[in-house]
Amino acid sequence: MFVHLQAINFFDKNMELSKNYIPADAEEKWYQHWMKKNYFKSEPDDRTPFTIVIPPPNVTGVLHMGHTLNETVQDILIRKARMSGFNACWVPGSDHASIATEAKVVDMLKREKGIDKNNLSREEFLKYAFEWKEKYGNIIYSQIAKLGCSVDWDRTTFTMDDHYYKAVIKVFVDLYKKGLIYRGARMINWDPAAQTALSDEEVEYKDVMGKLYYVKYAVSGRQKAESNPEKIDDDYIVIATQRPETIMGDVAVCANPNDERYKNLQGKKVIVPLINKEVPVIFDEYVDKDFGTGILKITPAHDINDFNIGLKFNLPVVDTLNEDGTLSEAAQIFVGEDRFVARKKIVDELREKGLLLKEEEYVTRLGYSQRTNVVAEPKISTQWFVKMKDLAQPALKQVTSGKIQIHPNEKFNATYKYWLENVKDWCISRQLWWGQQIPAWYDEEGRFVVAETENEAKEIYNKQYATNNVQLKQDEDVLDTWFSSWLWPMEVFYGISNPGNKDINYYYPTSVLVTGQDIIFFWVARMIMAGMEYMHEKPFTDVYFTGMVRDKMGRKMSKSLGNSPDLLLLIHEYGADAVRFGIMISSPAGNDLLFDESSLEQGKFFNNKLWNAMKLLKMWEEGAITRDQLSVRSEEFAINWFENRLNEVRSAVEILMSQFRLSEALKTIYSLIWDDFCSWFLEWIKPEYGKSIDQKTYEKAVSFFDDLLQMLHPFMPFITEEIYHLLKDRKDDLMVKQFGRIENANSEILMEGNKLKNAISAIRDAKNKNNVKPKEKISLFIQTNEASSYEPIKEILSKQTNADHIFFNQVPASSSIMTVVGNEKIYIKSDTAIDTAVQRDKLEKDLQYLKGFLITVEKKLSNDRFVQNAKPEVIELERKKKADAETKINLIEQTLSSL
RNA sequence: GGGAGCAUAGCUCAGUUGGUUCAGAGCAUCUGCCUUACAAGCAGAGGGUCCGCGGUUCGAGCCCGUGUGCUCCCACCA
Repeated sequence: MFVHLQAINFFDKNMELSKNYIPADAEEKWYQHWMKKNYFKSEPDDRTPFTIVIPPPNVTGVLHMGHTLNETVQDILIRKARMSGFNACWVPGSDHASIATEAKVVDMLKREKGIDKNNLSREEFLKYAFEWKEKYGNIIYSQIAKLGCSVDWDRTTFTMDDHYYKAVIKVFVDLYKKGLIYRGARMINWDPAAQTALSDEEVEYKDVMGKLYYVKYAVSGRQKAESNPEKIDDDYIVIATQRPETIMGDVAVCANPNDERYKNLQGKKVIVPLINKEVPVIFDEYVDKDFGTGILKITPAHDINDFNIGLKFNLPVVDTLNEDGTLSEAAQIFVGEDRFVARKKIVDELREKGLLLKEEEYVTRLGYSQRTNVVAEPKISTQWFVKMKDLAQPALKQVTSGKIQIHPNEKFNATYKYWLENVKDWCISRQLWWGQQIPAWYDEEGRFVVAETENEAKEIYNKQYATNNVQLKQDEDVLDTWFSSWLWPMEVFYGISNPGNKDINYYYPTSVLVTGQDIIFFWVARMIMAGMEYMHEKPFTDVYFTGMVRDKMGRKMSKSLGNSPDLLLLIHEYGADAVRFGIMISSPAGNDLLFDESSLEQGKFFNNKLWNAMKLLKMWEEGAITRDQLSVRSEEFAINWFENRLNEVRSAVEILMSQFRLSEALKTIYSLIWDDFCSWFLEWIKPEYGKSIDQKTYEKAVSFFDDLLQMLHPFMPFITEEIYHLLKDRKDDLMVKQFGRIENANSEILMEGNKLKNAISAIRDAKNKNNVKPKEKISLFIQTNEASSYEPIKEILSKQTNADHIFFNQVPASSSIMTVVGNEKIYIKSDTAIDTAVQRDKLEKDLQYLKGFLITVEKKLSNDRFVQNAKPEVIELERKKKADAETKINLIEQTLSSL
């Protein structure tokens, strides 16, 4: 056994340990080892499952810092669960991301191969797309592995895998049969670059500087005024528009019926400029009298409001744009010109003809396609839709009833609720090739049937229309990516394609979904809907929203700004553990995270700290002896204290983890290791130079270190596993070591530890302030009623303060420094001359503070209402504070007078 | 236009049932140390009107109102 372990050489006794930790070797070694041991694998068994499905990254490129944060959080949760007795299953995968990927592939083909998509057949194009997917999918997977993610690779799922494809089609057909999917003409947002419909959620609105053009429309049948062309008179009306290129699609102009200025236009017609088309003047309350000129042109084909008014007044629709954003035949002029070019030319022509009254700078909101970043065009088109209202109801209930918990806080509940209550039908057809092709078959007359396969379609068609041998043609369009991703938590376990199988029954509902808050509508809400529809059960119990990763100036990370670091480079420079540490330590759940490489450096330093603690223990191991000497007493104290401190922190971390407060948990562990373990505990048990450590103490220290490594492991898996094995020869691995029971911490011993720490700090501080070098030997004169309580700790005290003598209740003969610890006075005697002025200064400052403090406490205690209303323990605490302050004041005053 | 959130040290942020030994952490700054695990380190220190104003309370960083300044989400104003 362990053949492969020999090759990787855990710890060679003769091997010199390097000065610093070198991550690269350890990371590669351990990831391979864990894989070989099948630790990442999960199969249903008797244990309780803990399941996470990865939000599948788009195969458009490589992972960015947002993914890094997400995957790290998931790995922490999954490793913690695995070490806590759960059957942990983390399913990896990727998303075909139809529009985004197709755009990338089209672009790549043009740039690298000079191929135009239009010259390819559907099959040829898909071949290229799958090649692309293979390449980038694998890059993504290798990044996930480099980061240390313990995903079950055997379950890797792609949203276009065969079974997944079938599941999507099956759901489409099912929803169609239920009447929840329909085909209809609607005003949708059109992406002229990708030449496809967009769902409302795929449109991003941005404020941009635009222009408002004031265009004159002649009133039909009136005399043209010769005089002032800028005057709004009976001959013209003036209409403000941002999009003069759409005037050819005008079918009416509209004013508010209460607007006195336009009352005389009742029943009149106006002439659309340039094309001289006569259109009626209509009246509707919708028009705002105070905006622009108070009169609006109606262009039903290119504006959602106009479309609605058009419906109301039964106006025709004149679509003047082609699908690629150029002007269509219907525009009559500038046919074939791009919409923005046409705009410029039309403005020029209007200006030439004196029909442009003025241009105004104007801030407006324009909708941009999230995928191609071009201005989306409102357009009438026939698309497929999902009726959302009925699906939304159960999904809404899951969250409002608390069955699904959103973390970090409730602030997303309101947004979620609002969206679901006002949900609009979902446009799911996309005019693309990369995706699941819509399973609808048409005959030549446009009649269609919906079925999972072509044969089935024919059968249904023949039955329905009582014919035979009719050529049917499948819908060219594919489905929105989210129409496949919304099945993710089910279909990764084949829950749709093979319902009721062992895996879906065991793993569903999953435990936690970790994702960005920006896709709460796209994805989170819809997964809940799909889960309720097809499993009658929520897809996950907890949702953990991570914030957005920004650069340290608070800017969004983007390629154009060049502020998005390369994950593999970061791992190369700092190590995966340090990257994980850096991104977690500064990331309270849900808050945006300002990414700064200095936190990665902190992680790297932490690696080194752990490494050196291990080296120290290895050094001790060599010469550890069994002995029964004086010092054992203080070592017992140190061990007792740290054991309790460990238990205290372990239960605190347990609570933090259960509340998903991961960065706080990490901070707590960090401080426990660095401060309590390294700075205090190891120093306390450190043998004098040249001496050996007690065997039992050594073993205890190692077992504490084991516990610390285990606590830290979910956050920093590689170095903890590495050190775990370097510390001792082991048969087991830390990754799968199960957490033990947490004992209660004894608060008394913790307080004694604090007292010792305070005494050491106070003495060091006093030495420092009085220019006594740390190395210089001192004598301590402790004034106390409980000299015996110093027995277990006095050795530590003298070691840590460099005191070679400790006297109790004696007063030093010569001048010395005085400091107060708790209620006790300590004199520090050294050979360095004491500057009494410095002493006096410090004491007087303390005295002043204490007196002020005493006054506030006394005031409170003499307040009847406080004594009557406050809780007894609060009052008791105040009394104690008062007594303590008085004792201290007394001590200081005595000393001051003796100086 | 509608809704939500944030404002605490120079910077990034903790502070979850309101109790002045809770005003904290990490960076950064300053002082002293190359002390045999660690200079990627050790020992210390300084630094804040808890955004302004008002209220509730014996007591407010915390609760309520309001003003200011940021941020995000939703929405069809030409």
